[in-house]
Amino acid sequence: MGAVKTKRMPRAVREQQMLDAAVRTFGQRGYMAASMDEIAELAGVSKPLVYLYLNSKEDLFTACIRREAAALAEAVRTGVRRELPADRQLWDGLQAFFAHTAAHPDGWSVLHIQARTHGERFASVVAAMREEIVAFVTQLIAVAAREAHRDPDLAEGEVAGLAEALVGAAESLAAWANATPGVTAHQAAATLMNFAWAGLGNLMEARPWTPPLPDPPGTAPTHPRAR
Amino acid sequence: MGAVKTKRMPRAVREQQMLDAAVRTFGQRGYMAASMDEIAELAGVSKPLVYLYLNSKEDLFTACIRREAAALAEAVRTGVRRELPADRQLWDGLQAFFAHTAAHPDGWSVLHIQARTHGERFASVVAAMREEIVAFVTQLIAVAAREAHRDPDLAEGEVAGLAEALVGAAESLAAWANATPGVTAHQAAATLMNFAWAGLGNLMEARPWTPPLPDPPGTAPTHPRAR
Amino acid sequence: MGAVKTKRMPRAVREQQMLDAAVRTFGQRGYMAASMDEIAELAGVSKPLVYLYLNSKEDLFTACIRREAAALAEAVRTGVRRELPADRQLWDGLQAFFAHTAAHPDGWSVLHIQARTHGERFASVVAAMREEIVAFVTQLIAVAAREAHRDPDLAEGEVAGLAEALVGAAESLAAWANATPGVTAHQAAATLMNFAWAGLGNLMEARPWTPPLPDPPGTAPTHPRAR
Amino acid sequence: MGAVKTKRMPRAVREQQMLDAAVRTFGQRGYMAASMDEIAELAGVSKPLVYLYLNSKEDLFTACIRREAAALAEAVRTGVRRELPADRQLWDGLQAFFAHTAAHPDGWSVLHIQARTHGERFASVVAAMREEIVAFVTQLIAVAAREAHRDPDLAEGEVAGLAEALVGAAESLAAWANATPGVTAHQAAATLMNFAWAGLGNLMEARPWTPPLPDPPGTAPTHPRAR
DNA sequence: CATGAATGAGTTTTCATTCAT
DNA sequence: CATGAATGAAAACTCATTCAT
Repeated sequence: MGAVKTKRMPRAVREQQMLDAAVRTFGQRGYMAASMDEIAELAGVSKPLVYLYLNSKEDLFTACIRREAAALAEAVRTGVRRELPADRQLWDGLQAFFAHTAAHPDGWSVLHIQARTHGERFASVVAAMREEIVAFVTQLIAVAAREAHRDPDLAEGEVAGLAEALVGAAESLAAWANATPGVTAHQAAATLMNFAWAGLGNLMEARPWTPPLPDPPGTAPTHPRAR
Repeated sequence: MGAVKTKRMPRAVREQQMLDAAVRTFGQRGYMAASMDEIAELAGVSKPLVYLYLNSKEDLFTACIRREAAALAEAVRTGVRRELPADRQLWDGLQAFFAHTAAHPDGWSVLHIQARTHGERFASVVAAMREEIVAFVTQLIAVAAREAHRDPDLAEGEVAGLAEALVGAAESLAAWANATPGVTAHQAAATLMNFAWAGLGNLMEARPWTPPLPDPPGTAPTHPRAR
Repeated sequence: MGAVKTKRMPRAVREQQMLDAAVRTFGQRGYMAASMDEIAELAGVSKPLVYLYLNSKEDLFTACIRREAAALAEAVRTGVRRELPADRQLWDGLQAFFAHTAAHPDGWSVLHIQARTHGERFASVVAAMREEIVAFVTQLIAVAAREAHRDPDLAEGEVAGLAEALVGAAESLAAWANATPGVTAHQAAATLMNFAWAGLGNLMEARPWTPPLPDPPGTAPTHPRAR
Repeated sequence: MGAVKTKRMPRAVREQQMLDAAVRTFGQRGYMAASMDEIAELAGVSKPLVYLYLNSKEDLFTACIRREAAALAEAVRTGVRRELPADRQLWDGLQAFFAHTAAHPDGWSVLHIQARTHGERFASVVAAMREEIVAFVTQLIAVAAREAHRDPDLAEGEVAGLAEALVGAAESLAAWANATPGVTAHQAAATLMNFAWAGLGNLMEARPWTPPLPDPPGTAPTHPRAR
């Protein structure tokens, strides 16, 4: 079931195999329950080699977190184009986020659950990435507020709280979507967008937020909630 | 550091002390990293007594989850009066929720993180409590929609998704509020209420949802956002 | 399942209940695996009472051995009348032995297996009883040899070896009879008597040893192997 | 006191050392009382290595039983030559049996006492070997009966009972011989042979079974008790 | 480079045994 | 007398980690 046992691979490749195995094991078993034995076997290498390349369980875990955090941040960054309007950026970002977490559930588990529950040492790495995303969302909200030129004095702390809530909701939904069969990344993003942008008040008055046309213009728009 | 070493307590009392110590340890260290040794010491008793009363680490953990889940559900239930309007109920419930999780951060960690990541056996206990809360919120949203008599055909599944998102956001915010110094339960509840009820769209047009006046009995129920 | 919980029994009775429970538990679980908890519960008393009356697990076990050894020796002694001919005495003794071990399998297990495998301290108690039986058999053989006045110089050591072998065979057969459904004490005794007294050589020449008429003369003889 | 502490041995060798230590410890202390710590120390290795190679106490014990049973069966098998007359085969087999059990008292204790008193899982392994020996003896008796062409209708079940008794007596004598200083394997075998073959009845008439002359090759098979 | 061999330190769990009431 | 409350000591088992080859 592990990687095919091929001899003499370049170090970089071997390391990636190890990280793959580690992310999978940490994601499924949890940090404490994951054993170096299992990781080494899944990676198709001997345990001393894992130690030679990655020093210790802690370091290995840190490396996993770093790699997965970078990958997720990159995925979101790539999904967004800064020249588009704020709500469109948010929509694109959410889609990218849900798509990535759905595609890498073990990585997401490592970031969202494991890293946060085993000491500051690990949590801080994720916190950095999260900060980046929260800052991005914060700024989006601020821009949108300015564009709407109605309430330019929306308090800064309040915006931060909203961004935090939005990101938190997204994180929560990601776990929920991963655990609920039949929920796609698109649906998760639509639900949250509706929820966040329009607000329940508007929803109840039949004024939902409508997702913009998808990327390649000309494609039929996939309306999450067509009326 | 642990509880004062008092000898010969009745069983019920000792059991509570043990659960206190266990919740604290599980909450801070995580299920796997928490050792029975540490729990026993923190409880001020010997390990065999812990086993005599609570059988095994698994059973001890289950007992913690059950107790904390019951306490949280009870706190929310007590905070809400079913005769008030829907948004007021939601507001009260959120306040109770954030107040309780803030007052019992380790208990919250046990429920929110630990119980969900160590097997169905534990997760199901929390899931039951969560179900109760989601059902409550679902019904609140449905009632609110009916009261607004604008969109009575808001699909049932969609309401469930919204309730799920709202509860998820609340759960996330609780962790965030616990981890961020200076954020009170009141603030957390206000942020989420704004976010959820008014929607970011309204917020940006300076039409936020306003919290109702606090409790003075005899006051006619404050309908927060009359239109 | 344990004894009925009656309060205030005289000490002697309580002690017998405890020994009953202990013999049963030691016999079925083995000395090490038997727990004082289980014994106390089976006896229907609290653990401290067991300690009050019987001091320790070792002492309790010793008491069991003593009681069971005495009972077995007494049963055999009672079954034999010294005025009868040697082979009749042996036959009666064997029947008594097999009947008793079949009726008290746990006691027999305690004597035969448990006592011999947990230190000289215990083994010696059984050894004493065994010695008594071996001496009895030794003397029987010597008497029989003299009665047959053919080989009065049968070496003493040789007689001892034969007695030892006979007793050993009996012990072995007792375990076998207990474990084999459908084998009665009578059958076991007959098999051994045949084997020992007549010898395989005679058996093969159709000259088996024939059991004497049973005790109350006039009763139809139960011939184990009627021809 | 344990094996000389030599480092870095091939696995097969270390495993045998461990089994040696385990047989000794199990044989002397009993299964339950033997601790893995003691076994590891006696083997001159650390406990984890014992677990790495032999998985668990149960598995270790099973491995001991298997090894000792195979060795004993092999010893008896090797000691007997099937072309010789029946009583000679029995005599040779008994000698081999007593010699082996005397040379490996702990192994014999493991097979005879420990394995039979700690669950079917273990007993069945010994039972298989015992079956083999009982079958061998059963067949020897049947052959002898046929050779004596006097009582060809010796019932099959009866023969089985006799074989059982003979093997049981041998087992008992082995324990006795081990525990009694100055009793050699030869003597034990002679005692049993006398007992079993000639029968006490014959003995008392001064017609004992005589052991055949020892091995000198070329000698015509010594028919011990020509009539 | 790569690995089979090896372990110190810790885990959960159990048990015989004793007080204080 | 009788018992609920309590524990020291040790058991089986696991794991991250390191040599020697």
